[in-house]
Amino acid sequence: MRMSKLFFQTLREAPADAEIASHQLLLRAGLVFPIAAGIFDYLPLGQRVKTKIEDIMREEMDAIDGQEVTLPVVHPADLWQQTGRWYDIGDDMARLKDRNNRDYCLAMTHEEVMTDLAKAVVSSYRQLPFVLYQIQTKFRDEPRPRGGMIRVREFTMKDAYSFDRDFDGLDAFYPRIYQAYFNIFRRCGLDVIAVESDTGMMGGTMAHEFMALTPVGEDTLLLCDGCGYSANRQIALFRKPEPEDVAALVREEVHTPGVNTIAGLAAFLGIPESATAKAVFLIAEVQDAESGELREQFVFAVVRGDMELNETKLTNAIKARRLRPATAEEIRAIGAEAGYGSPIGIDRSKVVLVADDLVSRSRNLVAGANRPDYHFRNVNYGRDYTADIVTDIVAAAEGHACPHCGTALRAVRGVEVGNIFKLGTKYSASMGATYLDEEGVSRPIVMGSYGIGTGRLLASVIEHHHDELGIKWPITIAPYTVLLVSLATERTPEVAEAAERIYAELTQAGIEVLYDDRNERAGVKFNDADLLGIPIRLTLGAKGLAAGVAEMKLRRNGESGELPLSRLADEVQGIIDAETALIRTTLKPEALS
RNA sequence: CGGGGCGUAGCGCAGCUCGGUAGCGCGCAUCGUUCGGGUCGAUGAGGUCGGAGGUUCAAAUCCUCUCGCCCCGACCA
Repeated sequence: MRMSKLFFQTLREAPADAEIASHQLLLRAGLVFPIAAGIFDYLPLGQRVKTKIEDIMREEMDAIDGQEVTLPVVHPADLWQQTGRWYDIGDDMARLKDRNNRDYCLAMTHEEVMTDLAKAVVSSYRQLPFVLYQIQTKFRDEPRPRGGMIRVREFTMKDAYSFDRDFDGLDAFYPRIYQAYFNIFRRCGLDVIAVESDTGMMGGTMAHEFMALTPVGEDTLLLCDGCGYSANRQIALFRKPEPEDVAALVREEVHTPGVNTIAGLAAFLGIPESATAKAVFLIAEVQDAESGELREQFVFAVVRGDMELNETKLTNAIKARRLRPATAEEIRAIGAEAGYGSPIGIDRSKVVLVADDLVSRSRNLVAGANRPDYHFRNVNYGRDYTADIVTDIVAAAEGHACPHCGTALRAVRGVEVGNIFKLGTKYSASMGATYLDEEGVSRPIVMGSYGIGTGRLLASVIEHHHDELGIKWPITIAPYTVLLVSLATERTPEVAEAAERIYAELTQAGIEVLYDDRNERAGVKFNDADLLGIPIRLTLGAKGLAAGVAEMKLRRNGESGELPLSRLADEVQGIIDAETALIRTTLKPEALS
């Protein structure tokens, strides 16, 4: 491709509202163009990267017997009503009507349509198992897109779905896609870790997220350097300290004027925060066990003062659909007082009381007295209050002990670039996707669901591979592998002629060349070269031409040398092969953790 | 949805406090100059000042409403 004909522009300065590196570079290098919050055009260079990433996905998916399909982006409401998600999902789902006033939605994901397809085709165990995948647009009307391409509303996802006759089959496939995902990310030059994750509203029994570690990530992960335990903070476990086994003291009220925070309370009384109990007031949306109707339930959570409530754990513990903070009026209505809350003296008939298992074992804590400016000393579980549920509901944090080996956990931030779920029969059962087994018994298909966001992956690669000058593309997904820079001037037409010859020669050799034939000064071309991040830069100037060489420079590490023009295509191909092989060396078997 | 910031040419910004000809740099076009890390000079094109309403002789500037974008939080099947 001739750069003089390439549809793109580089920006010397990044748009002011782009903050993170990948967002700035995506815009500055002319890879994408924003048209609305979280909605982007892919320009030719960006499109080429996207296509290369998708080709890698196809290869890896095909290697585990995936079959590519394409499902629609506009879905009839009926399918989503069958699984109930039409009603469960709120404003994140974009809905529309056709001319006959029938309801449709834009695809947020494709479990429904995929299950519907399997239902139509599968009738016998003989047809199972199989894996379908697609690379298709999703639309999720996120409340807050952010970070350029990290969190968008419209995006392309490689989503795959496995269909097995039983859980054994799913369990057998799961490690294969786990490995395939590692291969995909590593072939794209992206180092990821897999962490256990919440199955959330997707349902299912096991899930992993593939996280690219970066400070701009939205998720917090806890990692153990001792045994390799890793989990999303939403579900991370940790070994809690054993509370001191002392006698319960007599409860007494203490005057604490204006002290309505844990930090303030600890300072006021001269005690550590771990000697206090924290009350958190929430309203849960729960489904009534008998009627199946949704209702709001006041949830009173008690955790030790030095710990943070983990809302995901609490949500799962009480099987809530969602949680929101309670209002001051709602808190008062159950007999508690915000800032001075405790389980003592509240109207227990109106609340579900959930205590963390650490707070229930800790003696003589300081807790609120449920009236302004007063707290209780020596509050003890069992004697002073009891809970409906006692379980782990606090968030693991940096420094907490690993649940397996006790090593201090490390907290890092990551971007979720992929996830894999054992769905089970949630969708097949609700939609009637069944098969007949050997005995002629009808059984629901056992499913799994596996996704990778391509744009997010692309942005994450830039986050990892850039410097102050621009992008440093891994050769496997670079828009072009070679950038040929001609330093021809009006006085050196022979350089231009030679560059043309080289461009033709390399292109004919099957090398993807971007040829900077623009009438620009060397500085402009070199700066654009650094910004665009093409892995191999070939520079042809008058001096080099006279000596019969082109200058070669790797964007990755700045390594440079001279290549004889007589064997240029072979030499360049050798470098391409070596650089590609280097990425291949990162591939290795991964045991499911 | 709560908090904060910002909308003036493709990009980066000034002008707004105190109402009176819409500016600067980059980029773009033409000509010349220069030619291995964003040359230099000249000329030029490009703007409903996000939108609507109001105040005023007069609004980018003051007032009201509204739309959009970014950041923090909430949320995120």
